[in-house]
Amino acid sequence: MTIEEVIKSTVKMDNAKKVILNIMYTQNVIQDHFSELMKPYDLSGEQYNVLRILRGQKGKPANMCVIQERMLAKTSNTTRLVDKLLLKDLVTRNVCPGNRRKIEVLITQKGLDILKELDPKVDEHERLFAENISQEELELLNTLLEKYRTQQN
Amino acid sequence: MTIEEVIKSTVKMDNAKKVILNIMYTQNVIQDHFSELMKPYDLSGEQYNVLRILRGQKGKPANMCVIQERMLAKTSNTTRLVDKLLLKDLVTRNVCPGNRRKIEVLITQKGLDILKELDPKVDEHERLFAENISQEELELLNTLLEKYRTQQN
DNA sequence: TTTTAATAGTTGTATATACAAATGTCGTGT
DNA sequence: ACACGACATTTGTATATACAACTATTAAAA
Repeated sequence: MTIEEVIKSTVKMDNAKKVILNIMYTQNVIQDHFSELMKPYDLSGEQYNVLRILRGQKGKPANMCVIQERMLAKTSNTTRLVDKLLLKDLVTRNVCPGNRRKIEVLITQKGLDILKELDPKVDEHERLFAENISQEELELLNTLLEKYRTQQN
Repeated sequence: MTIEEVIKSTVKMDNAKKVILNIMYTQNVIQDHFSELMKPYDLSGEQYNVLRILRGQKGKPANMCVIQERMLAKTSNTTRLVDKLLLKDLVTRNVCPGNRRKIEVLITQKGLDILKELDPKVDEHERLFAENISQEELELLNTLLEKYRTQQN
């Protein structure tokens, strides 16, 4: 389905506009699918993302600003995201002894267990979209998106 | 900047995962930039989108479900979006005489004027991202994204 | 004609996000 | 030691979004 068909556009759009709409729409489709995946686990996409970042720390605690800078949507409110995870016992939160301004966030065993359970489903989610397209095309897509993001000024 | 650099990933990711993250992140960058553009006009991206759809109707009124189906994020609440636009006198809203379940939404002159003022800025926004990349690559990007979305089942 | 089902839109409520202001802590210079 | 700016995080508030329940209207069936 082309992007024109998706938004039932009647007028002809130039490539630059189509690419923007295509990226926005594709992200939407991916996100909807991912949310469905997370629903049974009562996790939002962002909450999953935080857990994933914490696991990536391999036991080393992460403070809030480290979490923040590794997230895709730089804007969201890390404190309250971690609050939610804390309520579900998926993370711990402690004041950093060395620097009391900082907070040390760690994933719990329960958090690791949930991630482990989710891993194959997330892989499957990623594979599902990539199914119809070759490895070379995937690489090309990555290259093009990165080039696209690189603005001249 | 590659997607690995963006999220400061240490581990190697496969292409399928990279593409997903790349699309999510690119959409974020685009959206942030677009929101900045709209801010002086006190419009959200979605509100702009509704106005654009209404202009596309060329004087023909659109009912709620028509607006809904032409929007990228199918999930949002059209009633309240139109409420916001109504408060700013950018649209009118009337019960459809032929079928009183339906609502006819029309863009006002004021709405058209704002869109007209925004047109060059939106074009510029679209061009900005496309600046670094050739027409052929843009077309390829569109093709690949559409192929990517097409899942096997 | 009454009942039932389908359609179109609205509203309630809970949750999420955005952004600015506030709080607490640390490092540096005087 | 004290003042001051920088840093890390939290909180307040307004707005947005998600989803289900609800209302009103129309179309179809009995």
